Amino acid sequence: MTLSDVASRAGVSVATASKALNGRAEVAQATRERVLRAAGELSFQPNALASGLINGRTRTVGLLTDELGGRFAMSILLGAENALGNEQMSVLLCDARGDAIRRQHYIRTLLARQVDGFIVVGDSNEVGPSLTQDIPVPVVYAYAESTDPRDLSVIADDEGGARLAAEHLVLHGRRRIGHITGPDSYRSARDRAAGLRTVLTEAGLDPAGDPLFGEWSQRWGRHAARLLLAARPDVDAIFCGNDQLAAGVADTLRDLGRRIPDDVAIVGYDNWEFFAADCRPPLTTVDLNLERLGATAVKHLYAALDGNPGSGVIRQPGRLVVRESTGPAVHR
Amino acid sequence: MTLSDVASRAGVSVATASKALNGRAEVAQATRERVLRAAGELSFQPNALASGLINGRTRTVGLLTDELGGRFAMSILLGAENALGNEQMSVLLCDARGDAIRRQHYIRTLLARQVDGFIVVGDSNEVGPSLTQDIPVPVVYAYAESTDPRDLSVIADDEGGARLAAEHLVLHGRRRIGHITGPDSYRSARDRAAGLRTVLTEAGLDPAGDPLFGEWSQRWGRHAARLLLAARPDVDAIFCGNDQLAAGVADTLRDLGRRIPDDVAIVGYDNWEFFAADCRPPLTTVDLNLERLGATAVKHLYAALDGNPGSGVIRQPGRLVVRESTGPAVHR
DNA sequence: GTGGCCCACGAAAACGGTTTCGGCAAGATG
DNA sequence: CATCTTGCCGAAACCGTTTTCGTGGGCCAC
Repeated sequence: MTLSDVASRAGVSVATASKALNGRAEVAQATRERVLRAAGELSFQPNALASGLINGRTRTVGLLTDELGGRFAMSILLGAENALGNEQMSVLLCDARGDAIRRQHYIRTLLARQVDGFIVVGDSNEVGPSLTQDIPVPVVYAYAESTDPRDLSVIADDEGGARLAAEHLVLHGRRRIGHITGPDSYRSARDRAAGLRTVLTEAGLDPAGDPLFGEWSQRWGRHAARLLLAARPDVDAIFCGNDQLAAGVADTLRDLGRRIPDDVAIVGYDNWEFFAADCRPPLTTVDLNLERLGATAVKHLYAALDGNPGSGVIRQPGRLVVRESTGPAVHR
Repeated sequence: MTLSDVASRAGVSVATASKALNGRAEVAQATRERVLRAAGELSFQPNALASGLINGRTRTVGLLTDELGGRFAMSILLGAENALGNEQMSVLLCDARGDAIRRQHYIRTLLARQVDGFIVVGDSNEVGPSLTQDIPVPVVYAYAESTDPRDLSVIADDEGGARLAAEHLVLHGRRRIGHITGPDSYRSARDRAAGLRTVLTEAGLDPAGDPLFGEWSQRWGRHAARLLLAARPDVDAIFCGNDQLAAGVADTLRDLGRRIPDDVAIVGYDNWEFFAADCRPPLTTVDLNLERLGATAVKHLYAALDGNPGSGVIRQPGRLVVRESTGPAVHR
């Protein structure tokens, strides 16, 4: 199916056929239609190869991730794929599995395939080394922050999300708020703890004990809840670093006969439906808005492709999802 | 960075440079090295355009999914991406979101990008319409079965997996085995129930009541467990259609004072670590081996690319993961 | 020493496409 | 009627690459 086939079938020269198919101006409407019809009849694949790609864009972006299996990359990928699809772009997916050699290999591969740009997807807002110097096309970091401030990183606003959660608790009259979360080696854990602290300070409240850092598991949630209740039996709300922890905390509270939310309110984080919506009771939690984060990253990649590269860190706000674990809504 | 640049830097003709870079035979070793070095120094992108793609393969496959957000597509994608990466192939990802129009659009897009083949990833072993007639390149269905028996589908062996689980329970001396599972509109639910029934029949046992079909949620697991215990208080094992259900069942059993596994053993399905490993007690469950399923699909796609297309249905066996919910291991 | 052979290489053609540019016809203008 | 403009089209040049095919030279056998 070559262009000349189309041209001869349409009774024009290859040059005219080329122009017609590429939507250039200097071709009569009737002629264009003839060519398009001929192309359709021969099911000619108009673009795709050779110089079509040489000068222009390939309309393809490379998406580089380290932990596709993780829970977060997926949502970002989904949002990015959607945003790209809307602009008729495609995404070449590569999972480096956290291996630097694999990553370099994939960067080379994607460059060889002439991608127009890169989206580097992290899995925890963590700060990681900039890859930009190896890549001659625009790069945007999503859910990961590049060490190089000249790069553009789009991350989730963990501190802001934690503030949403904390303000919600304070607004509902909770005064002795504990915090159970993951390892303090995680930036997310630290940022969320910081957000909570800020709100408590502003409200003139003391936290119910120091944040309990541990691991991101239901098991630790269950255990930490016992510790917290033993140390501070008067606690009336627990803000959890994620929904798994919250589910574990809820388990323990039930075991100890505390009512949720009457005695103790719980707020989770991540809005991981399987845990949050199916918990007893369903969890109030903070949605990271990861799909939107992916879309935001794509939007900025477009800007960079159009010659307007950004830089710095963009914090994508989260969204409080209110369910039963903090009681009925309060009217301000 | 044109090939002639590389050629002149290496002191050879473009023809020789082309041959050297493409690994053709009729070029001396020393010359080849010179060319490769020159290409490296100029960071020349060897292939990517024009005839490089025209005659040969693009080394790209399209991966079409309907529910990337679901829990299963991810693992398959991961396995496929890995298998493809090992062969220096790349994957163009498209999520049709269950919309037929989007799917057709993506098929056209991917064909325009000259993909060498397609992998169509489903999300539940379900039988779906064949897309092969629209696609002039090889197609393999993964975790989905095409209606056209001439197509090649790789699916998870739900019946076999259920047999593994049931045999495990029988081997541990359980005699009154109930079954709680998802909607019977799901093939997975039906197949797993059938696998259980087969084993019980072979062992000469009667099932503890009919399978309780409901929904794939922890909530239904909790509710159905109450129903089952009310109807058959003597039940000594419950096989659950997935791990969420199993977690819910475990909740209820604990609430009702039944010990796990002493009084009642539980087996889940899916080996969804977050639920299975973190359950109280950790769940014995069946791993779908989805990553391997993805890799298997890729393997068969390669065969098809090499001119050996397969057909029919390949059932990828699952794997029993034994944890505490069925008690300590038994020596045969 | 001479003939034959094979191997490595390069000139040139092919490939499938785009872009430039000149020319032709039709309509506008004088 | 002559001239000018304008809009379409196609011949030809071009692009970066692969492929064909001819050639020169080294090597070995005789």
